[in-house]
Amino acid sequence: VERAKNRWGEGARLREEIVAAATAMLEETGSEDAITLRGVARRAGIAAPSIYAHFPDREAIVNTLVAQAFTELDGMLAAAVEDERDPVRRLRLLCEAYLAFADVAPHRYRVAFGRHRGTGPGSMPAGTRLPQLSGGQAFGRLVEAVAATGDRPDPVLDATALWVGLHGYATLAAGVPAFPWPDREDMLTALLQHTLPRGPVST
Amino acid sequence: VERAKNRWGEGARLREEIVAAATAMLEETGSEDAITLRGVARRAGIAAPSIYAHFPDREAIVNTLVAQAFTELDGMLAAAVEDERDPVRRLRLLCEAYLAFADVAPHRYRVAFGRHRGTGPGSMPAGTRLPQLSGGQAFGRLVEAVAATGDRPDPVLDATALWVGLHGYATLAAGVPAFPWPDREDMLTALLQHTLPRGPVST
DNA sequence: TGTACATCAGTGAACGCGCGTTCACTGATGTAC
DNA sequence: TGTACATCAGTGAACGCGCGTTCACTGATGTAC
Repeated sequence: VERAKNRWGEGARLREEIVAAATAMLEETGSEDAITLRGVARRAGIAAPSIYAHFPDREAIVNTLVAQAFTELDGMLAAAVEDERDPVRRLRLLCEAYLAFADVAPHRYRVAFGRHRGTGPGSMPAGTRLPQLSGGQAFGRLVEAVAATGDRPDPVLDATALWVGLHGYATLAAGVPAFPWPDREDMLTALLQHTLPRGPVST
Repeated sequence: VERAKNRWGEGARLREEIVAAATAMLEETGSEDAITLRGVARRAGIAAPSIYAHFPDREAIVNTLVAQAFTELDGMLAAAVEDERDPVRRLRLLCEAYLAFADVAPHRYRVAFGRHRGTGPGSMPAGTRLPQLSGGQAFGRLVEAVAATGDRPDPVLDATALWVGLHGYATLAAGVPAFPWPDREDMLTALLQHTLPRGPVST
């Protein structure tokens, strides 16, 4: 647990190290409450009070961690579809990237989407524009991808239905591995069912 | 915070009061970690050590609370469909009851389904039979209801897709109320889309 | 009917622990003159 | 070039708190004889 002091003007570097330590602790323990200020300090190799130069309190660390998770997710979604032009395949790639993020960082995913931001103080007002919501960017990508697959009466509704399905699968599969989950591909196909262009079905 | 001692032979009554106190605390605070042994004792109007006559440790209280939540959910599902014979309407009533439970007891719902029971000690082995899983009974009802709506190649897959959709919607709607959620009826219709008998669609 | 004893349903005080946060500080690196 | 001072990047000790758990106990209610 040795660590050299940062040079002059590089004090801000510790900020990143603090968030990284908090992220590592979350991903290893699986519990948001395991992110204690003292624990993060220990992990980062610094004294506990040193954190206060960078964050006003414990909560601010977690907030930063969550914001970073959303940014990372959005980046992964963007990267996943940048080389694909076919709308149907783009949509599927997007879904796969979404699930991949939840797979690689299950606890960050859960904490990011699972924190209750009810109607109390610090919560968004009811009329908040989507892009400003946490994860709003990622959802916007989903809506666009869904809309691109064909003429739909309500692409936002379809995207929402797809999103809740992806989210439910991601969280439940991580939390209840003993459940006899279908193949990921079959699951995705089933979730995308109602977003596919429908036509006559024989029977 | 006055409370009379239980009569002889009625000591077990305190057990229920403890679980009820824990449930109330969870539902009021929204945090699983707010269920502290001392807090539960205060709420129940007893001294902290009195709990040890009924539970070996703090965790056992939460386990009991979760088991109770699953039983309650299953009961609500059963009650919701008992007077309906039409398979399609039965399925929809089941979904509505499921969402109603998550609505009435959002935190109990989240804790019940959200606790990570990974592959560590105390977790179910991979081959566990469904009914033994927490919530397995409720899921079984869903599978039956889906299967009853028509001939399907894989009703379990369809039920799973529906379940993850319901779960995702229930948890996200509770956690992110600022999102522009569609009408619950529209949402449900969208989630049930791929379980409805498909036929030719005009376009 | 009395009385000694057993059981039941709890209590009060204490333990050690990790937590978030405050406080006054320290030593290295830069800047003014 | 020296030197006084400012700033930066942290530290060590201490605070009060609530926690889970253990311990020896108490008083009321029942049972044996």
